[in-house]
Amino acid sequence: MTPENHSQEDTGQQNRIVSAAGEKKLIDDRLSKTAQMRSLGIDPYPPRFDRTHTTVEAITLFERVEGDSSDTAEHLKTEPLRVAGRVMARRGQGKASFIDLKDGHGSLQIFARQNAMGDEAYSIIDLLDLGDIIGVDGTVIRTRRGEISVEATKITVLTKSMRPLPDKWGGLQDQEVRFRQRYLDLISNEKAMKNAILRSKVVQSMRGFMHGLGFIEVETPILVPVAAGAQATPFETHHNQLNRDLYLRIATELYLKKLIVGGIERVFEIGRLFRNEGLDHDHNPEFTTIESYQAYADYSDVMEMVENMVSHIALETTGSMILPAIEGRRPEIDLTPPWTRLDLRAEIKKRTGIDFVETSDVESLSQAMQERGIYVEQGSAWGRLLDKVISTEVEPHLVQPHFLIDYPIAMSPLAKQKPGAAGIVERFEGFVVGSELCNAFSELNDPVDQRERFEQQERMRDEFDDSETDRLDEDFLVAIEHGMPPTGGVGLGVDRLTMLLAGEESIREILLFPAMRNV
RNA sequence: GACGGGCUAGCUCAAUUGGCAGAGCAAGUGACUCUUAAUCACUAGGUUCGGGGUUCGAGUCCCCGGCCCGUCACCA
Repeated sequence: MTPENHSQEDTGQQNRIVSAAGEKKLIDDRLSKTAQMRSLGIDPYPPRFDRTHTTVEAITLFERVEGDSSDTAEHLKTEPLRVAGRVMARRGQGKASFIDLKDGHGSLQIFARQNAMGDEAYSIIDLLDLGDIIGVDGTVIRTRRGEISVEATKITVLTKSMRPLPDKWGGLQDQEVRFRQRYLDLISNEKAMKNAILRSKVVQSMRGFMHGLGFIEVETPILVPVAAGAQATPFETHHNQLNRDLYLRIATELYLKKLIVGGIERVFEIGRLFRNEGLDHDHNPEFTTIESYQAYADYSDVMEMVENMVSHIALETTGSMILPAIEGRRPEIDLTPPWTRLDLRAEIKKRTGIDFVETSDVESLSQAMQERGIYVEQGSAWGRLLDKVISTEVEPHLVQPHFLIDYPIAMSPLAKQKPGAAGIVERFEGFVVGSELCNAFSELNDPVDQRERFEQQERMRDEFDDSETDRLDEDFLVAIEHGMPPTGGVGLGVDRLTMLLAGEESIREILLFPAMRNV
């Protein structure tokens, strides 16, 4: 990254961000200032600057000095300190200048006067541009207009910026640039930074909650020989030395259950899953889930854990279990446990009149759907059709948090059958604002039943040519043939939970670097 | 994948019925020692997403392509 070698034509065709003629002139101006600094013996990229205070700490310090002062003398100031940050705005006033400095915590005005700094030190002001990162030595004062400011004794260039920032007032509006160059979004838009911080807090809170319950956190393989554990199309790759095709995992489920077999009675993983599917406002090809498994628990216990976890995270990260209403989007959302439990069969019947026990084959279900104007995808398996009914007729009504309980066995190959309810498994999904948040069951631990279910899935794959049908994982079957205790498990979307807490409608606002088409 | 909307200076946005491509900010020069969207004067900055077509004339109309957004379809 030699500054001299800045010609955009030389950066290769893979460099998407080429400079138009007008932008090149702006860059040349900055390069010229960089050269001037060097000729003055100033390093535009010095290795170190020891700041003593963040902007926020400096302001707090001054307010304390003001508070401690008994008289109202107007020349109150702190001891000398050092702050650092990015130049966001500059107001030249001849032999005095004001700079708005922004760091990772907040903003602070810098007040620079020629007679206070000396001619030579003050001259650096002329070589500064918006976006430069500087260090400032000085004392904190309050200006006559009342703004807490650092009166500079010295300004040190820490990083000369080559490219102009987005408009200081209009900000960065272009969504494409916001997603492709998220750093500009973070610099310009407070919301972007807020969401990034919220996401970190959500994950931290989630970890804390799970560790508090005695769960062990693990990491399982991302490159796997069989993409099993969910119904999704995997990404394929290849290991050269092993000369073997591998897949990126579509779920962490089967590996975590192997750990339950191994005696880790409470286990969870927070990690990235990969699904080779379309992208839209709430789907990204890579996304993050937490999956947890607990021995000697069933889906009722897991339901309690989920509502406790989500409400706990909401309280810790937003200060309340009640999420504010957003005009035109959602009402106030109350995450306080317990969440309403709804029997899936009864709920579908109530919304559509369809009883999935009575329409237990593709033909009768298709007909029932068509009679109610629900689109029927030709060649779909029964479970897919019912899933369509649920997602179009039931989910949109689940605005406040709800659990849908007890799913048909045909669409749940990894869940345990419910005693006394033929064709039904102990499975639930959690919904908020019409969006699925989690999927959970009493895990199937009968190895003979599990093998039959996998084989059924394999037959369905052949019959319906459905690349998303779950796959048989022999290693997993061998594992549970050794005996897996009764277990309750759940998978919950971390991105979607963060969307909910942030009040965002698009997963792209939550992922720092969402998937984009190449230009 | 289908349909609809969008793409104009580094950024934010204008441009009437098809008739000279503009403003603010940012940049450059100058003035200014308490400004805060600083102010004032001047200067420069354009492949109107790319390609083709219609026309005396296209940012504007038509066709092809790219990218973004939205709705639908699929999934979590």
